[in-house]
Amino acid sequence: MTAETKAKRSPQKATQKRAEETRERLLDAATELFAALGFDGVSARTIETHAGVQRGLIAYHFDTKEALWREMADRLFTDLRERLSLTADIVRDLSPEERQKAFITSFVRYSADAPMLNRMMAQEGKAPSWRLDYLYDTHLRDIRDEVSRIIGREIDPHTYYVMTGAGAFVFTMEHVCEKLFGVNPREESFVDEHARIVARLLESLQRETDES
Amino acid sequence: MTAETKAKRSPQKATQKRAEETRERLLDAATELFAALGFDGVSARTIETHAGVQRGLIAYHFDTKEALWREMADRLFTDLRERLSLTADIVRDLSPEERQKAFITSFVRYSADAPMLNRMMAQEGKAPSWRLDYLYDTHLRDIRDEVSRIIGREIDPHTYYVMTGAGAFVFTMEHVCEKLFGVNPREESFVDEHARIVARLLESLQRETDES
DNA sequence: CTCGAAACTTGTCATCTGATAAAAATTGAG
DNA sequence: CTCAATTTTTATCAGATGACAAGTTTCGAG
Repeated sequence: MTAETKAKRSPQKATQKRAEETRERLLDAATELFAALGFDGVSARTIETHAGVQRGLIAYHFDTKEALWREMADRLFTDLRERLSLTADIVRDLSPEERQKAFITSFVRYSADAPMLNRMMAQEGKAPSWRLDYLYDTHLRDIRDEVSRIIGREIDPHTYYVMTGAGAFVFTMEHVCEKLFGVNPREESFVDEHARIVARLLESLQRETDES
Repeated sequence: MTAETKAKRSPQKATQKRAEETRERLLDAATELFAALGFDGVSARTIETHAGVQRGLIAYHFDTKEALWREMADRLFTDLRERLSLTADIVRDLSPEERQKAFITSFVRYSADAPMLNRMMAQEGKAPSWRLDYLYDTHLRDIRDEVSRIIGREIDPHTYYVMTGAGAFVFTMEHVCEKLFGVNPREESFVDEHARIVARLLESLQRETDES
């Protein structure tokens, strides 16, 4: 019986409260560490230590390190989707131009609030692996289509990567930015300014595309 | 006696030809693997196998895995600096606007030709480590200042990360881009288009900054 | 309070990893 | 060709790692 099955079986017993706490701690630690160091860059024991729980609890709650990674990825993308659907609501009645602008701003803010997803993607996107396959099959395709739906047109790779690169890379590189420029990019004023800049940029990109 | 010292002592003997070949193969493999998987994500044995050399040769030629990493990083930044100084020559007599445009174009092309440096930075920039310290002390500071010199003004973090993000991230994410959009971003036509777009974007960013 | 299931704890193992050492092979200067 | 330095090959070791398999403790339904 897998851990997944165990977790979903709520009848029959339900001591689960310590357990839920432990799972959350492990997922939080896994998010942080996998995003920063990659799947092979961090050991299960390190994750358990970082989470402040006993050795062996990953095996109990998730069966394997791989399954823990998958749940961690799912949680990150669930958060993103929630944010996306919120944004979609806000944005629905705006003009296409205003819609794109609001969408970009929302994306930049999200990237600053929750840099882990972008870090994890920067980690996994660099080489083929079972993780990249999983991400593509389970989340990335859907996200791409959802984004296209929200901005009201099929998104092209240039726009997609200009947006994610220009909008999120600085937060992925938080530590380098602090060293190089003495600024923490996740401070509110920096985020605001950055969102403004990137929204403006993509506005001009869009204008140019429309003309040609 | 360190491997470094050995390598530099050219008098006295000089069998070095097999040896130079072996060093190159190891550095090439290390570049590829460290960039994609991170320092802890790849073992010395894997690097040796990938390089097609015998186990133990990293120890002989570089002493430690750490020293191999440092030489690999040095080589990447040496290449970048060469490219930068070439660009600086080409760009010297242009107007500030033209200079920035040519510089960006050159940067995008470089990022497509040699994605390893950006991948390595995306890897190491996500968490503090002795590697990030080394990169900062040995290369990053100098590069930042060199870039400022070339474009003729102190570069600010927004511009720096919009440029590196928008210009290079798509090549760092080559494999994801292929899966998501069915396009290899390093194909010439894609690179040209991308360079054009990013140069245009930063032009408009610059114009706006000048106005305010 | 009781008791069985859920949750945690601890022990063990095969494999991998980085480093060191020493033996063997190759090389090129004389 | 000779021979000693360089380079390669192989053996070994202590520690880490992921998985599994006991144990022990905690919990709450009845």
